[in-house]
Amino acid sequence: MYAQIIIDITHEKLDRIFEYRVPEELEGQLIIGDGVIVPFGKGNARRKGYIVGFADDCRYDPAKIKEILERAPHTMAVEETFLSLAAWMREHYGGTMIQALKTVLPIKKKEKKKEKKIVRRLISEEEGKTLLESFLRKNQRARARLLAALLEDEEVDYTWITKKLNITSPVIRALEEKGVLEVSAERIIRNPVRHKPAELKELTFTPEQENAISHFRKDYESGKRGTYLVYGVTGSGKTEVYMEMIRTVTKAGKQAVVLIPEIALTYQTVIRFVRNFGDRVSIMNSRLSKGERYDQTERAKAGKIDVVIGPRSALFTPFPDLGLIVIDEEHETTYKSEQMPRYHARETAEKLAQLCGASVVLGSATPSMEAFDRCRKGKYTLLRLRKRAGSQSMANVTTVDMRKELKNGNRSILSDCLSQKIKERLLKRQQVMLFLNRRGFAGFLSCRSCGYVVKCPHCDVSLSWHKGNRMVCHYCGHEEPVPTVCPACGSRHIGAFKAGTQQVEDMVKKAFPEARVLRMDMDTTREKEGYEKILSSFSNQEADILIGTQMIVKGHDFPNVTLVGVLAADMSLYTSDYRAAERTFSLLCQAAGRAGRGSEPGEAVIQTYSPDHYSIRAAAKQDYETFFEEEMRYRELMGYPPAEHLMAVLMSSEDGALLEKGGYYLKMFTEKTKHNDKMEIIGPASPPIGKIKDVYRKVLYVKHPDYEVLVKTKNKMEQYIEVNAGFSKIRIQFDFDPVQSF
DNA sequence: CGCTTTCCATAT
DNA sequence: TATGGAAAGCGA
Repeated sequence: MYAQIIIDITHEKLDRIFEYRVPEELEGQLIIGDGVIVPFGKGNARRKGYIVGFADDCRYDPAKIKEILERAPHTMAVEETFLSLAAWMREHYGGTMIQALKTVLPIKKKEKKKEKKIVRRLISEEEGKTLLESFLRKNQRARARLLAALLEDEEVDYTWITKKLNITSPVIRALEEKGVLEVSAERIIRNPVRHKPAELKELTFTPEQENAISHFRKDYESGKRGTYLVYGVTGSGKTEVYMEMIRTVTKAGKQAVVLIPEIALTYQTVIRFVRNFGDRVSIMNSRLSKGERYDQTERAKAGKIDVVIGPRSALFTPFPDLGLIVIDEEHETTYKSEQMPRYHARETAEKLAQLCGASVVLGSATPSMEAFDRCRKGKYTLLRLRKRAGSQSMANVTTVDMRKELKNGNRSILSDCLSQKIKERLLKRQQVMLFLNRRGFAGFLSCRSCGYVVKCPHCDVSLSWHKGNRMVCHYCGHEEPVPTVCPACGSRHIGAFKAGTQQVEDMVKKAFPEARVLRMDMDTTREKEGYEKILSSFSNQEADILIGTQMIVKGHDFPNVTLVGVLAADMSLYTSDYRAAERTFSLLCQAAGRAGRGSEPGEAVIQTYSPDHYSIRAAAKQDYETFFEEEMRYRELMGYPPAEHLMAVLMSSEDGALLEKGGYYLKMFTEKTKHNDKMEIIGPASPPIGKIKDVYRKVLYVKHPDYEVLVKTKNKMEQYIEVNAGFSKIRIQFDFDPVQSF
């Protein structure tokens, strides 16, 4: 019996499986996920590893395989918790144990480059000059070069000396011993949060906030743990409520994790928390270097932090005694991982909370169907905030039927109504946001005579027209020049279709030449800090109109914005996935919520081709519950989550024919092992994008009311795939209750 | 030469 | 990451 063991995930080179023999006395006692001590390396140093699998035979030279020494002593409780969490994730979302461990365990420092060495001159300039002459006389050129550099600048960077001056460390050491210079290591960056807590204003809560806080507090202090949904309109003061709840927990000596969508993790958000919790708050985000992130996890483990704020992955902060997990903007799709294991932060948070006796607080103005459904079923506690905290009222929403505009002879992107209102704001020196739903519909190029669409040769998507006459693929980055004649029929009537943010910008500039226009999309935010730059310049009122996609409507307050225009509101409605209506509703509500966050009342204009669709009607009235009822009926009728559960099996391969066959066999197998007649198997179908980067894709859907049945089906499929060699060239990923269609 | 320091491949 | 062995550096 052999065990597959992963030694450490701290270094890429060790990030692979090592095989060890299982000693007889341990046989049958070990399970996947267990920690064991194994001899490792030349000196057979005792190191800790985790079992990720078992096998009867081995791939490595059996003569060289060593034996497991013992089971690792059950060390820290944190680690135990995260190991069982990883095992749970693997079971529920598929994939390998290594993948699960890698997402859950903190990656240690990859490079210890947090030490920056500096060389400092210790002797006076006079002494230096005489010494320099003596070096030159003795022809000690390396030393002379170094000293000359030090005479120019008292402090010089160590690596600069070795690289640019071509001086080796012994030379430096020699001079150091002579007392000519000093090498000092400057330890840099400890906590990325560098702000003192401001004196706390005496906060007054609205009765609704008060009620939510005390409900939670009463439960918590009496030892009751559970999941709460704070359902509050934009501006109702959810953050203050979270902070009071966190305070309850930290007072009890426990820690809290606050998850927010990465896009909303701004300076302002962090500042609000720092004001309350001082330097016991830490942030995690993708911009932190590995070293910084490592520092943060170490501080968390050592109990030096009470609160950590970050995106999905911050969930895995190794707190010694976690008390609360807050998930803000709970409906956001970024909480679902796009990598294996494709876990959902909400479900994983609940599991983690259960493992360490914590509570979970979800917050949203437009809760996910899942969360609200669970409130209805009594699994979550619903805490409502109906009123905005200040004196602000909700934005006044107008829906414009674009079909009528067209009939009236207006063929522009902007309706007469919206243009009129923009004009008014410009006169009043107020700001406007134009939200273009979805980046995907940037102008593609098509032939007017034969209908040919210019597509990416590697991916099954059309290329987008970009400024500078390039055609760009948004999936793989492929670029090619804009053709002047149709490649298919040779016609010269080939041109860009529809509009993206760039085109809207051009149009708006033409319509309102006096307005200062800013555009925010993938192109303008690509450079580092580009995102913050645009937002801060808009917030400093350096522009009148901000045009952008999704990213401009998420969580930023611009008090001077009194008008929000939604162009093509239904663009996200007719995508082929079952969450389209939910996403549309939530985007429209958020967009409308951006208007009127200051003293002036706000207004929103929604332009649509389907004004009668329930998601658009409900959004115009900002009526979540009506939307929920309607949408839930649809989900129940169709058997979509949360009414039932859906497992997507995404198969991909370079070999299209092989994929076809594999998909067919997998479906046959699933049909045969079908749990009961409640199970429905759909596909294998070609996803909307059938090919990405020359890899073909197929997807098989399995539907069943019981999640656990799907998990069992997944396990059977995994086994089947493992034993059938035909699948070795097909990559298979599982996705439970997908948030994104394939 | 003999000692120390740095480099680098390797781990089941 | 941690380690041992090889290679290079150093003073004489």
